[in-house]
Amino acid sequence: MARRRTTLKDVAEEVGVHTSTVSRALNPETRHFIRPEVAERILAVSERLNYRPNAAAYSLRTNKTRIIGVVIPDIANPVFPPIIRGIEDVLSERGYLAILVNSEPHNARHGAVLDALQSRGVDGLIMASLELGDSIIRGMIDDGLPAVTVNRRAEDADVPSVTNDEDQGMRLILEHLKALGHTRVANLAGPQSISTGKERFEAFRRHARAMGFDTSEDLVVFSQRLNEAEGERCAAELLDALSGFTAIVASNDRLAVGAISLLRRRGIACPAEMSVTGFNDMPMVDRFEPPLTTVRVQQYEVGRLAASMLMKRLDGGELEPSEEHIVVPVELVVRASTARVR
Amino acid sequence: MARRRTTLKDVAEEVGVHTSTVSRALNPETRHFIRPEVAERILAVSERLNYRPNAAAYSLRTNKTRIIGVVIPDIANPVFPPIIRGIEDVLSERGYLAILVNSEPHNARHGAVLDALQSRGVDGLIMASLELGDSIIRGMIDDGLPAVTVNRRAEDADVPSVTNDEDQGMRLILEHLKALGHTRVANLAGPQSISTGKERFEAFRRHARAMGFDTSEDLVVFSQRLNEAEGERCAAELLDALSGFTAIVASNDRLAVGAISLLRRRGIACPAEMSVTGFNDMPMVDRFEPPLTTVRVQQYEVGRLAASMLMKRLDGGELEPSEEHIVVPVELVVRASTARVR
DNA sequence: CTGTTAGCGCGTTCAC
DNA sequence: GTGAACGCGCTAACAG
Repeated sequence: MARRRTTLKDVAEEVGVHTSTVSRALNPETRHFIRPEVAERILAVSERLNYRPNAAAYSLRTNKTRIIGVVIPDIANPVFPPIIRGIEDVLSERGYLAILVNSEPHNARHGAVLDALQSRGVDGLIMASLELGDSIIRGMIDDGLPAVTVNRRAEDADVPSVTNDEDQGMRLILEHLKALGHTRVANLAGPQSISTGKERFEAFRRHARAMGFDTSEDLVVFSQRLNEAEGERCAAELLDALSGFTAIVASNDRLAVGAISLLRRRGIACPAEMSVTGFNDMPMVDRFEPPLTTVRVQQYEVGRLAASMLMKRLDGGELEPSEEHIVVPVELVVRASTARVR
Repeated sequence: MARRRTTLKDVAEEVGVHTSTVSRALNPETRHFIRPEVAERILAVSERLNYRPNAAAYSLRTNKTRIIGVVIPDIANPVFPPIIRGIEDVLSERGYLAILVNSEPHNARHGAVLDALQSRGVDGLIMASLELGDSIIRGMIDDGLPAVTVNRRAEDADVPSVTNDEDQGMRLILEHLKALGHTRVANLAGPQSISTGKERFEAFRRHARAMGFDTSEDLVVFSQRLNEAEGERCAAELLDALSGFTAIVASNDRLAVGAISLLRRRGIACPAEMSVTGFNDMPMVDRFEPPLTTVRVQQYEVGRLAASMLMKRLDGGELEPSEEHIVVPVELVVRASTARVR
């Protein structure tokens, strides 16, 4: 065991040709240079010797690793797995592999993590983990590293992105609530340092005004993070500060779930006394109690698109301006966390 | 942009020394060979020039990549994210990166995927994706590639593993059901080609017998896959074939969730008329309707342990026999999908 | 069509 | 302490 891996040279000697001939025969692109019978023999021998190309040597020579760095805040957050799966499916179809890294932008190690990726020579980067102020990704792109953002977008308009139609999603939610007779709804907004948080908040404000909802400033609370505990905290803040609102529009499902927990703890019935909406349609939220009314974003598709976009860049294709920022349509999924106002 | 990356040579020229001197100065292990003032200058310049070692060259030379392959069936299955996170956390503490691959053993591309990993020169492998008959991992270990399995285990006893205490879990569930007065319980077992499916089934049979449950063969149905749809299908099969049982013990949470869906569709109340138990305690099952009674496995911890085990192997340490197979304790989490039999 | 040559960037001998 | 030389395995340019 641990026997030396067979190299091009081993194959070449066995067949009685030069290594470069073997190299050409093994590469589909250059195989036609080689006489078919020789190629045949080379293939057979390399098979028999169980030849595996040495990726390090290949990379050193070509400056390509066929590895893509994928940076997300936290894989344990249920929004990400479908996105990752979409990314990985496209990459593997194309012979690429994904290095997965969990890191949040405000994490002390964030810069080091990206350095490590760059040092590994990844051919490209897919970032779900970035904040609006963020200059790191800018720097990497300036270093010549192709990068794309998923789910969130960068402040710089020239960082290609695949995101969801946040504006449309918020509009659908508010239309739904309006149809149910709500007029005073609170917004449990996300961190404004993240594009989704900001865009959803702004969409909420704009559409709420346009549709004639009560737009008092104090109906908005901003969360610091995007998890259930923070959803509970913010919902409590809202309930403690004011009353008379009949619905909570949360910036994402996890905040919504947290809010619902708090309502239950306080004995406020959802949806009978308070409607709650989410955003994302994470896996399984249809099985929650109550099943969550939310905006379905196409997580898997978004992942696929981001990876495809990066692949296209890597194929040397410049992106059309219309392809630089893909906004994927969303839809409203009405379940049981919203009800007609009493 | 896309300017050439700075290399050892660039730094060497700038400082006015030889590349090998720079190499030594930059490596903490060999830094003491270099005069402190020179080392200082080298550090400063390499910092200023933003020097990043070229991983391909390093690998070619040393035969190490500091990359670990992590192979799981499907990241979209909620059991895996916490495991992945555990793995990634210890790897990154140690300066390793993880290549994540989704692949099931019966998948046509499974072999190719593992080849790709081996070709990339990964330093080790963490496998959650394997079946009992599986010889692939055996082959890779024979090739000298350190490997560890998580969650499932291989048939060969000498493939190190980190798994959960399946036997204990099943015992706890059956004791719980017995205490609630159940005597006739069905087993929605997992595929017997997977170690967890087999061990949980065998534990069920053994403990059921020991505790005096009805052990008719027809109280068992074997699922082909581990998802909700299959849980529904198998539950239907059970209900169609016989009656008089008061609980369904599923081999994992997803099967249990599927079974509960089917019960609801047929108008059978859970837990009033039928208790259902899961296994794993996936994230969020506490928020389902009804909240699932299940066995909590320490997913994150299991991931950490597997990665630590691999790191130890890579440090050259042979594993103590007692460390070869770690079995992590589990606990019963009683929620609301089980009730006293009427 | 195939062989020769060169070099990717690095760590590691071996001299000095 | 430091420099020179070498080679890891591979592909690309150039000869023939």
